[in-house]
Amino acid sequence: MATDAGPVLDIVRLRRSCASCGLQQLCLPAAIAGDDLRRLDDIVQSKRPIDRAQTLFLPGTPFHALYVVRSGSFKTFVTNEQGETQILGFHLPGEILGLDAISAERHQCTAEALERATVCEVPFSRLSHIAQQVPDLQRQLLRVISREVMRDHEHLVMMGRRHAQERLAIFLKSLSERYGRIKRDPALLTLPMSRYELANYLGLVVETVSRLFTRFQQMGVLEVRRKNVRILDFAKLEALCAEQHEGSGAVAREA
Amino acid sequence: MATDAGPVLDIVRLRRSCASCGLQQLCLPAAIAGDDLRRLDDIVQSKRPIDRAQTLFLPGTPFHALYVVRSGSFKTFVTNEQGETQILGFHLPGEILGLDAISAERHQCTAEALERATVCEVPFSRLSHIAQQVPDLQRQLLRVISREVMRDHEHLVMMGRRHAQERLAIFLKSLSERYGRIKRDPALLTLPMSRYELANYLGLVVETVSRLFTRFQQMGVLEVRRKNVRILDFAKLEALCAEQHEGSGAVAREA
DNA sequence: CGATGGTTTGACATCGGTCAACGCAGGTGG
DNA sequence: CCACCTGCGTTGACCGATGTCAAACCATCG
Repeated sequence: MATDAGPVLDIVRLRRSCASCGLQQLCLPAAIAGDDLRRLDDIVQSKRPIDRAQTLFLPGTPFHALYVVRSGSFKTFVTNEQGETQILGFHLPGEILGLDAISAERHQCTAEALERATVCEVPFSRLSHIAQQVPDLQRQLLRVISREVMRDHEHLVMMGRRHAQERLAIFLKSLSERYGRIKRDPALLTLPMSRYELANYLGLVVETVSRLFTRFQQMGVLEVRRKNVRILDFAKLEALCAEQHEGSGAVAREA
Repeated sequence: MATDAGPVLDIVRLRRSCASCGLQQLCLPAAIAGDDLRRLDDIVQSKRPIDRAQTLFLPGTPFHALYVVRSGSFKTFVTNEQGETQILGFHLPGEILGLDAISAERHQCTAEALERATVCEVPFSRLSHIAQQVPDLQRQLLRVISREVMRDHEHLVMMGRRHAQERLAIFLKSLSERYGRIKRDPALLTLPMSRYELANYLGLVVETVSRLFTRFQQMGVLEVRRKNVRILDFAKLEALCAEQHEGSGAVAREA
């Protein structure tokens, strides 16, 4: 279980050792080992639990560290002048926050805990210092950012789909896959975000999302009880990801 | 002028010297100088012109180099099983292609020239080799990818806006800014992409985009003649980027 | 000159957004 | 322990923006 987060006691236990962390393969230490791993380990600090609705960083905050989700979950979002927000992502254990801050050396978005969560803090200057001496870490760092780009591209593809139904289906499918990766039952989703947040992420309104959940339930694809969603029929879900459409999809030129 | 691309003759001239390239500040060499610049320069190959509709890479192509647009422009897009595509970006001179391939060591999307274009090819293994010895280049490389993440986030924010009008306005505004950065008149846009491609990028259909152009014209914001768009009123355009709305924008919880 | 493909325009249909009301769950205080 | 309150979630009725379909226009190219 990734969401162990007991009382304050285990801060000490949380700290120490990427080596023993279940998320290792997904995280920066992947592909490095032994002595190098210890050096990375040394700079990683773990912070005390972040409560629901608390933020890890805000736009404009000077960038000095990357954060890896250890337990719990986060959302990242930007807010414009009119106070409208766009949620950029939901982040599960093993995922890295703050990558978009490297360029400007300031955070570009807000990261907020959706539930009580813990993170590892990786001071960036020290990280890149070590990366310079450990080529594997260097490559892994680039890989991790590149993966972030891939993630955003998937989000983009989803937003491009004009039918709400497909968007939600794609989201659920992809969330299920992510659950699999962190060794949780891919059929049993516990959505850490509110319907509002989910709707915003998908570029829809709450009511639409709500109606879709009921519809999916009626179709026998899901069993929904508030935040608890069980996927009953993966094949149907898969099918829902790619219904109807030809509108803006196929670009005219190529037949 | 960024789009010089004369006859085959100047391939040789195109080659050689990041030092003398007008795009330097936007590109990998930014922040490195002197001898280090020459080392980077040495590995950069420039390829012969790419014709309109020709591809630079396809999904699955083994990744061995990044490409920097020197002149002309590209689109990148992904295509799913049903042949529907989603355009991920349009790329002007100075922008870097292939960053999403680092993670899987295979390209994830297609890069296709929208008009005759030239690129610099930067072999990735050699680049990271040099980056290991030149910390500034190392940091610049990370910065460049991080900037790509920022770019995608902007695209995402735009796709999240539910009104077509805002999407197009935001696109035009941002394109204008990019023109400014490469020293072209920010009021005089020459859209290298078709209406279909633009619509796809924005998550809309052609007809909607077409109608919007006419509407913007009637409002006195633009003067449109096919691919040539002149921005007549920046203030109005700016205003159009943020009309109406509160729906999915403001997340309920925070008042 | 006609063919081709991109672009525009119009008429119409519909998905999903808006507004409004209600239900349900969890938290707080009596 | 219950009653109320608050905020999230669901449902329904309605309407409008935008997608769909169809046709005409226009530029480019052979």
